[in-house]
Amino acid sequence: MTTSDTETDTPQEPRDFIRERVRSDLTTGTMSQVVTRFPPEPNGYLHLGHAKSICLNFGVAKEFEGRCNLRFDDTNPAKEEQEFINAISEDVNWLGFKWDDEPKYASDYFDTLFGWAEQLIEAGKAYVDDLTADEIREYRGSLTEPGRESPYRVRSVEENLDIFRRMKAGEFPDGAKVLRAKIDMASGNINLRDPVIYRIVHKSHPRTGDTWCIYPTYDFAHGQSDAIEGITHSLCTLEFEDHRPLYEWLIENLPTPASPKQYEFARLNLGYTVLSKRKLTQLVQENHVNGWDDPRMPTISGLRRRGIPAVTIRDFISRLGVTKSESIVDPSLLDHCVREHLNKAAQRRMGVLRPLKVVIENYPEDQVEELDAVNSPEDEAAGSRKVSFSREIYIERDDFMEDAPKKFFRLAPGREVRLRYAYYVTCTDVIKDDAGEVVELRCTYDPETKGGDSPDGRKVKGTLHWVSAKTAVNAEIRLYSHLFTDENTAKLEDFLAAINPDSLEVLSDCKLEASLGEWPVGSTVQFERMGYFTTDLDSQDGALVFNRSMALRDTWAKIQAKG
RNA sequence: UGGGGUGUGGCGAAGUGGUCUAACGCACUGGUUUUUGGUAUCAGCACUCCUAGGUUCGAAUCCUAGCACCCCAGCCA
Repeated sequence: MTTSDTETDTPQEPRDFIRERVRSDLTTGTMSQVVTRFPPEPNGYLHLGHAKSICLNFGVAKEFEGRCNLRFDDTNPAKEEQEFINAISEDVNWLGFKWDDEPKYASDYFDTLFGWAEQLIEAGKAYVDDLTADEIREYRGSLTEPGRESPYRVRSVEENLDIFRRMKAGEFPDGAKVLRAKIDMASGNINLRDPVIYRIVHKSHPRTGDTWCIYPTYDFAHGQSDAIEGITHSLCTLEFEDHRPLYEWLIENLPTPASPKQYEFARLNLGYTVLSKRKLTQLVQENHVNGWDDPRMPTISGLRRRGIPAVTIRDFISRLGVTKSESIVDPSLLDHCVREHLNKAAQRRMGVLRPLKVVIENYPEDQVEELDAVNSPEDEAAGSRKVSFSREIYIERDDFMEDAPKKFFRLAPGREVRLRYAYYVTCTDVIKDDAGEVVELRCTYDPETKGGDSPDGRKVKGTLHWVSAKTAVNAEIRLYSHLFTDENTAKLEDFLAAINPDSLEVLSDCKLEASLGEWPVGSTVQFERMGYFTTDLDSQDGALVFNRSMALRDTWAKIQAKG
């Protein structure tokens, strides 16, 4: 069961260089209001890297009482789809952010952009180039050598205007011509070597259909869209630093209604996963995972399906900070945020993932008791429930060891443990199959210890969760772990080779206490001692499916690992 | 041999010349509590801030020179 999201973003002081800048712009009166935007390209699903940008852009706007637009950067119909537009909108919403008015689209400004391109031509600052893509690359020079000017660079304004309009009219095939800004072929910054600003793409656009066959490039659309929307602080990732001079050149040379400024911050990298749209797309298309919302994916939809609450994602992002230094964040920080929240928010139940049958020999055959169990030690208001106890129960296989070391506080031959909320039991016999596999335990219980306390004050070290065989409901439980075996997937030559073969484990014969039989889809519960689990959308009446959202910290596993 | 960035503990990240023998969080280690080996709680964890010089009474913070790493040669964003 989940509680409502608690708002964590209260107005804060400094925090990072961007907020510092915004605050100073506001206090010096450089601008009266902050306006930001989150500008995804609709060519894939949103992931945690985007969450960082979303929290930054929407967060800054909210903290400084400004606005933030959701704007789709839909300038390349070859890659973009309506499905992604819908998914992105849903994810931003789910993360808890509201944009101003309707979502915006770069394609809303195609007419304006075209007019500005014409004006650039008229000013002699843009020209149509007939060079092929290969030739343009050749002419561009290299990182260390200047480029050469295209022979078409000297075309007259009239000719340029005429051809550009005919490009728009559809007279030329893809790639035949491009419009380039006339800047400086010798610049050390390659983005300034006459960048292409319009290209011919005969492709239907998800929003504008077939009305256009030429499309502005990112550089010619992004900053201009910012200006049209009155964006004050255009926040993007580090790889666009080189584009800032071009961003500024275009703003200066175009009659834009405003002069937004671009600021760059380091993108988020997370250990043991990939946060690159290209790689995530590949995982989906090549079926290495089961879709964009596979719970192993670092996508917003994947995390949602796994049962990670939106608040915890916001909390996680807020702890990261915003800087210009590249880093790889340890996923255990996200784990911590999730546990911290769920510990307070999730009710407790008992569920046995790998059942081992236990028969309590001195417990009457037909007796059934309804025992009181607390729903949440963290929230008294959550109340209590009854759990059914009987002669035959299931316990976790890992809670029994035949040759148990001293440090093992659970069940072993001759040892006594507490069954949570029930009785003390002592293991008297171990039953094995022909293969020597333990298939059943025999125990005796102490009737004096009902509820889990011993009147004679004798202590037991271990407390086990259990489920009555008579009333147990069956469920499938899916366990997830890191999608990759390497922390730094960016360094890998072949990232697919590092996919963790054990990232998904499906347990099909789990036994849950009866109260879980009608658990609502998408709700999260803690199975005591095991972790937090959320019903998957595959779950149906009589065929429950739970995702393990997050395991509990496991000190015993650590002790074991140490040997 | 070009241009743009970044370098503070295992991972993030404060720090903007003295209060730095360097915050905070995660991770890790040890103790206490405990009917979840969960939670909570206490304690420990960088004589040092990429390196080397220099300026200064005083530097992680200023200067100089190196070194390392990242990004850029899509008609992708």
